[in-house]
Amino acid sequence: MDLRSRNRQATREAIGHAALRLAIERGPHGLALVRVNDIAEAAGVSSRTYNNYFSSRAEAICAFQADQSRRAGRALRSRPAGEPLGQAVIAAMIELYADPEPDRAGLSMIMSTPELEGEALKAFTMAEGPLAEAIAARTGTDPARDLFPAVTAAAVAGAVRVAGRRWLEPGTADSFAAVLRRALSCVFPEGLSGEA
Amino acid sequence: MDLRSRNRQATREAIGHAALRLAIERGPHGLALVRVNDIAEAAGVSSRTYNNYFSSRAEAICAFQADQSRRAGRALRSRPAGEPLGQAVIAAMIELYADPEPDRAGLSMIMSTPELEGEALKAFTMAEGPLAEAIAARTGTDPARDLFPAVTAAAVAGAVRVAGRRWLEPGTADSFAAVLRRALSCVFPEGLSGEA
DNA sequence: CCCATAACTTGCGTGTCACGCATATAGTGC
DNA sequence: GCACTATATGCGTGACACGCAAGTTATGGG
Repeated sequence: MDLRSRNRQATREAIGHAALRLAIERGPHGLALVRVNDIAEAAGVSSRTYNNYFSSRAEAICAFQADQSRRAGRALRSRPAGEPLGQAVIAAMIELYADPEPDRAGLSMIMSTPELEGEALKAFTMAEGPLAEAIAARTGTDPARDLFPAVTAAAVAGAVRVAGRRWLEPGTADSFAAVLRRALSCVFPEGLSGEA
Repeated sequence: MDLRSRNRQATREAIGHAALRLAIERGPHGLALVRVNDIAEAAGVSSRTYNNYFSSRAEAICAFQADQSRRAGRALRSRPAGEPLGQAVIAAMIELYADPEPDRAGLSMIMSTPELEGEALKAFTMAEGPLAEAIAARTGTDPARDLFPAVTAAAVAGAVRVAGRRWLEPGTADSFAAVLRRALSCVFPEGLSGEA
């Protein structure tokens, strides 16, 4: 990969990480106190450069979740071809959210701060496109004619989101993987393979 | 109801309507040209009052869809108690989106303008809470323990959103109700029997 | 190895926006 | 009718997103 591309990705992650870290520090109520300058300074770039990468604080804070969601399609495609759809999706999502185990503070910040709600939804929804394509490829349906892939992808993304919310509730002892499996089981009651 | 409450609701709708109308007029590409002053003036209030009702242009433009989503729970609750969940949900959503038939221009504006994406998702997602409660009440499950109501509500809201996107695609001759039924049938495969 | 070019960073200036505060007005309940 | 509360409006302010132009750093062909 280019040096340029790698640098670009690095600064993007640096800014995103700095934004989320500062947001967590100031707490959900002091979000307005997280100035653009603070983020840029913490990431070691000028505030103008920050705006070259993100067009709002919310976008920067939720960047990590957005990147994560973008990997959902690839995760599903990497499952064995013979596996039934439901099992494949569940395994793929658990795998996706296993390596960087979700950070309670970070997830709580982006999921339960009103000002970030829109951007957080955008971030989770970014999984739908790639997921729908992967589902269509796996079930042999045509996403341009059939609604099944898109609707299922939306249901899966929604289940992930609901699982996150539930996992954040106080008094939840289960691992995120366990909650995720339970949530996705509601979408795939057992082995619902592809159909119209 | 109070005179106050009615006035409040009226100005809220006036502002929202004006915002959406102006956005449609200027087109998706000239959204930045829709100034807050224009919206306020078109609604017959001061720009300061506009900000008492909405805290961003996007919120004002998507207000109608948000209000619509808030009615989803009530729509489901008004279905006969004996009806199977899938049929009840499908009938409720078709009914909800039947009276004020979706406006192609308006829906297209809020669903396919990048700057509005986050707020549009927020608007559609507003249906989930009430829907989950109604589903829990209908299925006798406890939403505090069971994930089924919340996950199903998210799936339904997602299906509605996907149906809207599909319905907006050029060359779609079907009525919105037809697309909606097909989309929701993916969430409730068992309820395919013809009805209402 | 070097240079022309493209990509990226940065500082500055600008128009807009969201909101706090103070004041005037209109609706409500006793 | 009167005190009280909710709402509307004007003004002022701090922050923000972005266009523009200059300086700096990679890239690829000769």
